[in-house]
Amino acid sequence: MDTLVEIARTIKAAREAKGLSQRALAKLAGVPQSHISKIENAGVDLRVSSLTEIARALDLELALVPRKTVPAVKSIVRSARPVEAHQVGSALAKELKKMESLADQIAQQSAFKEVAQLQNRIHDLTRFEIPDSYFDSVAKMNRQLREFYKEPDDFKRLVESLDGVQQLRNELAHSPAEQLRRISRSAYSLEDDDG
Amino acid sequence: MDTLVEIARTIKAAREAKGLSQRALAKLAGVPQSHISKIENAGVDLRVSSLTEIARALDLELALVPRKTVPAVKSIVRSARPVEAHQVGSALAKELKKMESLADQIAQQSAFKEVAQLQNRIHDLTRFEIPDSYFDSVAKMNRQLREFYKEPDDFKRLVESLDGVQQLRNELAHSPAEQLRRISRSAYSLEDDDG
DNA sequence: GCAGGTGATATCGTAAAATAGATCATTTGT
DNA sequence: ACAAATGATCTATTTTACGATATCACCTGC
Repeated sequence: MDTLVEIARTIKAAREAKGLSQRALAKLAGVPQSHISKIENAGVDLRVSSLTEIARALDLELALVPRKTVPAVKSIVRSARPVEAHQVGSALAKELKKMESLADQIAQQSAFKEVAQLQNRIHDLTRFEIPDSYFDSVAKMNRQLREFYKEPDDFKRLVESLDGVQQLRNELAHSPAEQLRRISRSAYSLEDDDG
Repeated sequence: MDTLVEIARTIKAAREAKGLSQRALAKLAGVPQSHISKIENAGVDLRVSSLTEIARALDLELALVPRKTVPAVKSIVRSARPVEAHQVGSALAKELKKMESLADQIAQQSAFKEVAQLQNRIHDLTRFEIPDSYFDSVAKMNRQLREFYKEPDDFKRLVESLDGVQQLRNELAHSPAEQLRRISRSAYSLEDDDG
């Protein structure tokens, strides 16, 4: 995997984990927001000075480590992660994960903007600790999406699924922070943790 | 300490540890030799793609690690070092270290090119495992240098010391590799190990 | 509807890195 | 004494990040 792409992902993940907007980070790092955007989309071969400044603003350090030590280093970084994404194996997490891959699959065939929105929203949800009480809600949306997948003409299913996800996301975003706890994402460039 | 300076040192140390010339590394990394030279000296603000290619050629990986984990990562990298510079505390190592600082001290006052050469040669020696049998030889050269330090007019002392160091260096460089073993230097950018 | 915040993009000008090439002094091996 | 290799330095040209600024579509709260 290309290093620049990894760096882009790491920066974006770290920024979101800190709850910073691109503009906020840009101000901290002393660069224009447009630059941050370009970097996160891996559109720029940035200079080391820029990278270090941005990294510093995100409490990251640039390091050159011997290839042999990469696994050990990776282990260290992983163990430093505050909380693993909502109890990795929880039923709700699995349901969300299935829904995410389903949306990705649909996106390869269908080019509706609603599908892209759905992908983004689902991805947003993976960054929250969602109370188990929402399981039925998520399962229902997933069911709707699966039906749309089998009946691509039934557009209503897609919209319903999207609406449900958006509503859930909004509810979570406005709940008291103590209940939700944003999930701190890993911030290490050698491997991405989406797999 | 500035990140770019650390990177420059790390690259140079890693390159020398691998016994590569600037031209050889340049060819491996796909960049001109003049560029390597500038990077190692001037501390050019190079682009990430350049850095990663050079690093790759040196079996290094670029990583963004959380600031909190830096000490642990540093520890990992240190422990991965094949052999600590000839038994850190050996009498010969200490003697060599003293000689090195003495030469540095002299260099601040005297601008003779012989002094600079002496510094370089001594620094080269720190990268070899020197058999203990050479202790007397090193001690003698150190003595000569110390006398020159007290009598800066006694130029002969300096030359003798320089000649001795050069001769020792040549002897070591031509000994069978099994006996000597070049010392693999640390390659970690967060801290330099000269201190 | 409207205001405010988000991230993605575009344009323009400048500064600096990257490339290719050559030269040079020094050092080492034959 | 001579040839080869080293690292530093110079010139000229091309490329590109970077900064400043603005715009855009999108979403959310009022």
